[in-house]
Amino acid sequence: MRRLGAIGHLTDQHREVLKQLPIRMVQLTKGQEIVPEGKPAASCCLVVDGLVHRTKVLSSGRRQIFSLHLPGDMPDLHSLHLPSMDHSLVATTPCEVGLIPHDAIREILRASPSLTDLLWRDTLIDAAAFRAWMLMIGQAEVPTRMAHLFCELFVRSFIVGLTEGWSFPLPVNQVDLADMLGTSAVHANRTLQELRVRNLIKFESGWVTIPEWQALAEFGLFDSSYLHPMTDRLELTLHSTL
Amino acid sequence: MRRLGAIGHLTDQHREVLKQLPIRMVQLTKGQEIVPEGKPAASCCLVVDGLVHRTKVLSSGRRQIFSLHLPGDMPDLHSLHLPSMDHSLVATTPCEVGLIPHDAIREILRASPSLTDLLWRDTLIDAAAFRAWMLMIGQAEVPTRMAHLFCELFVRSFIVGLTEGWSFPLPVNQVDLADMLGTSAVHANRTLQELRVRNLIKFESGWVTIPEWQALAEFGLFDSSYLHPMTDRLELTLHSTL
DNA sequence: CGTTGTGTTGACAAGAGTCAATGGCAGTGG
DNA sequence: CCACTGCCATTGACTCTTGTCAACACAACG
Repeated sequence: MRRLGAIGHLTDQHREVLKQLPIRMVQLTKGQEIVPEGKPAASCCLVVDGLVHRTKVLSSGRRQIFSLHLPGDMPDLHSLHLPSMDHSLVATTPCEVGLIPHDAIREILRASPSLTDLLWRDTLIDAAAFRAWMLMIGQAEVPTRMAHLFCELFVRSFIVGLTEGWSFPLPVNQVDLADMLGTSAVHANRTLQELRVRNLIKFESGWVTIPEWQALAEFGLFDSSYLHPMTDRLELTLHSTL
Repeated sequence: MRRLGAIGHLTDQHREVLKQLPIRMVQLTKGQEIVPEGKPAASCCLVVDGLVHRTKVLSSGRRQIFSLHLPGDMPDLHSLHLPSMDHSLVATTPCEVGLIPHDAIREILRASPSLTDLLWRDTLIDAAAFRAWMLMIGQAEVPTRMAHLFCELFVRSFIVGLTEGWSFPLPVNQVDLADMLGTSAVHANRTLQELRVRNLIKFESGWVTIPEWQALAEFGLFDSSYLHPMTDRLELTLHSTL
């Protein structure tokens, strides 16, 4: 709800309806598949705690991570309208997710067009993030990409209240990081060192710290507008050190 | 309608409603911007004739083309629910598009939940195509990527009835091609030559011909399922030469 | 007949991937 | 308490894909 509230207007009535949704909580270990590629899904997944990512493996063995999902995200909302998954949904860290049956969601959407629009909007923002990643992977060099990724993750963490000052948790190893950026683990490591030397980021024991937002955002060619957040608070925060 | 019919069930009633939509036809010259990045949009664009693409330019001057749209596509359906465009919509070739006011679309969607679901579904397939491109750009080498792109475009052309045998029109220059693939024009040229030598494709005077579908699809690691087409005819065609 | 857009080529540089080895560190079991 | 193991970050050396720059050919067009 916090996430939905952040991207659109959520009425008390909406909150009531959402609270009624049947949800089955599941604990997952790191690396566990939530929904495998190719399978149809009968329920949607809501991330409650931990991280989840969407990924696909090429027959060459190389893997691309399309997106990383924080608590509050619904990474497979699209399964509501597509017959089968074109990628896998995997637990990045040990985590807790809630499974909500498609039928239940369909029912409340039939009753509330405005809620339909809100969820539709959520999937559109999802697609916008894909475009941003694609732009980076296709046209920017690895250091730029990496800076951009950290910027996006900071903003999204901030929106759902997971940041502490200029830090946010990112319990992910360098192999995963490399697969998000479309590069190799070795190169990701070297790039990470470069960003550290330039004093653009700190990344240790699962936490990222951003010493100077403005510098990182510039280096990463980052513009948060594609995330379409409704929080003015965000703008305030991002400019607070200027 | 042909496109919507291809991805989901379209009733006669739906067709009636869609025919009632007010649409303003516009002729565009090559390279003309239909909707610029950053601007809000008040109407959606339906491609009637020619090609249209979505693109974004990095401050470094490098450009990524996110998607290429054939007649029947609605490339900016997402503008219905997002306040501003995170990319530009540009005419790839001289073309004809129809502009449909958001208000009119919103009105018919309010009346028909099933049509809402169908359009939502369309934007989800759009997102699935982004994932497929991202996977290629991030993890596959340029020749593979290019083969994959030609496969996708063949299938999508086929769905809307634009193919002639194993050929389809692609009036696009090598610079555009390079920007779709996230590579340089010079490299795109060399890759094109490589594919030609391997007898995987012909590409001349704006037409692509595929000598052996199976060979190209294998080389391009192509699996059409992400396009979620409903036509069995497609499967038949793709295997007709085996 | 110059101009422009486009495709093609060669030479070179730089970014990025691969392979292999090392070291730290936490957990595990004896 | 200590060996053992697995995971992960780091490094060096080497290769190769890819980008850049520059030049040239060719066709369409005014």
